[in-house]
Amino acid sequence: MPDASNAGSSDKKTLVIVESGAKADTISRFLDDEYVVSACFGHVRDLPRRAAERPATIKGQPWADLAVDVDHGFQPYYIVPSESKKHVTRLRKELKQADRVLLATDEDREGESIGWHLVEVLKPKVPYERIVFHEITPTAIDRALESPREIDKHLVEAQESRRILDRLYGYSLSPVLWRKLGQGTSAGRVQSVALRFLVDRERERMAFVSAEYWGASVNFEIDDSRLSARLLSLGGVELASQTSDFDPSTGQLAADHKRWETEETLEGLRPAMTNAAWSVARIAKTQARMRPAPPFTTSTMQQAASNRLGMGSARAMAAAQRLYQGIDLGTERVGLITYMRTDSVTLSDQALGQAADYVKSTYGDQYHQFRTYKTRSRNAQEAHEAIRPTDINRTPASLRDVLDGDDFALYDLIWRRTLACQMADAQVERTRIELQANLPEHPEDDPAVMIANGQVVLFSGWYEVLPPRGERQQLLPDVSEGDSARLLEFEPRRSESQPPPRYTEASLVKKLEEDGLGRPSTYAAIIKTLTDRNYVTRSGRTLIPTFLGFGVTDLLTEHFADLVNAEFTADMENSLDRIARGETRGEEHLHAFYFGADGEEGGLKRRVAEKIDTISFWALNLDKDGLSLDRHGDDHVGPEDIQVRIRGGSSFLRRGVGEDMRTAPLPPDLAPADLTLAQADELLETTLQLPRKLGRHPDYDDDVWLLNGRFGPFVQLGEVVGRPKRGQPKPRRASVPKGMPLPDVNLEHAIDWLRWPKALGAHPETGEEVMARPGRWGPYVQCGAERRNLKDDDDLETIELDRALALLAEPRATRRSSGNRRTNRRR
DNA sequence: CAGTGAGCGAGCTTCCGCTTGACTT
Repeated sequence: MPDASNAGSSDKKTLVIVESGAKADTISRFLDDEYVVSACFGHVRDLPRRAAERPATIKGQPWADLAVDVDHGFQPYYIVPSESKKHVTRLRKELKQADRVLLATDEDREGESIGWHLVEVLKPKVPYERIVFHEITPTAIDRALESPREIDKHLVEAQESRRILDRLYGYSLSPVLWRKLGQGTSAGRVQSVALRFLVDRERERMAFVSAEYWGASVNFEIDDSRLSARLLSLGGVELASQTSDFDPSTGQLAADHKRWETEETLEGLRPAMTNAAWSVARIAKTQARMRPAPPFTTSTMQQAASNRLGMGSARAMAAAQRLYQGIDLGTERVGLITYMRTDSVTLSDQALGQAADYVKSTYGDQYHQFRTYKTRSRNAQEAHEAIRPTDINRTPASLRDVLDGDDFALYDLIWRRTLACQMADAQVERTRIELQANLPEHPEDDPAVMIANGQVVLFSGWYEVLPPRGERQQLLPDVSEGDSARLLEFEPRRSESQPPPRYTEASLVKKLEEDGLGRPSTYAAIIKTLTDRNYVTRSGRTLIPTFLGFGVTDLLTEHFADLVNAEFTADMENSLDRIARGETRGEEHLHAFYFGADGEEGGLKRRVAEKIDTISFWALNLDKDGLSLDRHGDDHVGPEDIQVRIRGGSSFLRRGVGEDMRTAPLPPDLAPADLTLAQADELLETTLQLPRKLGRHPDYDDDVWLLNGRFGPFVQLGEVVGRPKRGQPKPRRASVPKGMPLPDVNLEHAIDWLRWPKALGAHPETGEEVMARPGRWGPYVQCGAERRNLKDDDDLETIELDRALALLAEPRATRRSSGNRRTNRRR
């Protein structure tokens, strides 16, 4: 360990700054008391997110919302976010006690940048240097301390370019969506591509034409043994038996060398099958070696946690975080796993050695296989190790009493996966038995072949710790070629070709990683963004894009196609690599993106400025081919055309034009793939069948009607009288809540909605009725022309006349006090 | 085939990628 005492005269120390708190704890255990190890907890500076965070100096600038001076070298205006302030304060204090600083942030683009930001914020007067470790082991730390270096300015510049580009992208395109689709919508380099994956897949499913096909499962008796098999071929031609045998767009047979059977033809063969003389025609045995999967990265851990444990990405990451932060073991806190946000499949030498010892002593030498893995994912930065137990000897069983639920299950999985990847291949023998017979009454189908598959494990290898899941393979009886067999059962089985499956959280994360989108720290956050924005709903584990999700994707791909794909990120990464090598300047890259290559067309700024006003209207057309972007506008809408329109984030159906136009709200839980023309017809017809009498109101001696109006369906007390005459009191009315299916609306609902306005009693002076009711800006009370909002403590359900009079006696809200209300509402 | 009253205007939403807070009796 280097001697730090000669760096200064006094008892001052070396301040080592790392990114994570748990890492700081671990490292400080490995260092003597000349070092103080402290955490900055990620980035300490960033571009301001919201207006309230922007520095006063940039307010009023045309680029203030970007917080990037696009006209002067794309200079960013950073702030210390409020969450980071306490960390900065603490680090400043610790810096005063130090005569040297070591920036030990992660060895990747973001880590380099965090180190640089720390220098910018802390402005240390004492010498500082940059060090990196690849693993958190005493030897790795010693090695790191021996080779400090300077901050890599080019790498920092690459990170800044990435950060600024994402800001320009997101904060330029999102406002386009606000204008066209609704407030609070968003676009981003990563989220918009992730959403597009989901929408593209949903369209494939919508275009998919399913095919029904039939096969047969059979049971044989051979000597005294039973054997399950299936019908493979008739007359030397194999039966179509899987989705890929059919054309997904027509539902017709695509594999023309196969036969497409129906229930009738197979039923017709039953007597011949039963009577035929079956015998074992062929036995084929093959041996295979099964290799264990590499150790976990964030992505593969999330996939396995979903597939094996049914945990969503966020839940798995929360459990992993707890395991990483560890448990109290008497005197000290000890982390149970290595860092959980990683793209590396590397294991430290120490871990490899531990695993080898454990496997050899527990299972025997022949079960051990030393293996190292290379990462194959794009853009991997490999600043950490793979995810593994910090001590392989800490078995799941030994932690059963200290870990619960998710934490235990995930630790168990990580432990097994780590061991398995250092164990020998499993060896299996696969057996395929073919039985054959002639069908005398069916010469054209002569002969028929049945097939049975089986598998036995010859050597378990890594299966010992991580048995594979899934298909159970039957144990085949010991038979020989030529043995005769008796067919006991013949059962035709129906199947359907399946559309490509919807993405799950796990499969989306896999796809994102394969395409180089997002980082280990963001996979779970990407999914959260998509659901928070109502672009996606969940059904069990599957992710289903909403109509709004379709709208966002179609609008972006129509007008910004070059930005909404994985290649954009791949190209960006290439540019960032050039910047990191010092071959290009970041400013050049940003300028080309934002202003265009030669100040010509193609710059983002100009494109957004053109689009934001010219896209004047927006809808999806629904026809027999599904949902597609409307490119023509209202003039081209015919009387039978059906559209899905999106306004203010919610979606509704519209058919026809002018007087005959009909609208119907779309239920929020209706998936776009389930919206067929027939379904749309039904929804529109349901509203067309209005008005509908719901029944008698018990308190008013009048009928309650369900009607459809310009703003959607509503209920009304009293006969449908058309437009009320002047001076005539208006009937009681109330909107049907958004998303409520109209067939479900009944009298009880209507009575509940029609409770308002409620009469509280007569005003003591004027004698006018005082009313309470919910309104657009919250509940309020009314007497004559005077109206007042209810206060936070008031409750519409229980408010009484005295309180209402007190509110009405207060002065009207002035401009100033309404300003106060606005600030109140923000909280 | 409808509605539920102001303001007299301004300001707001939004990106990706690092990290996890925690001022109580």
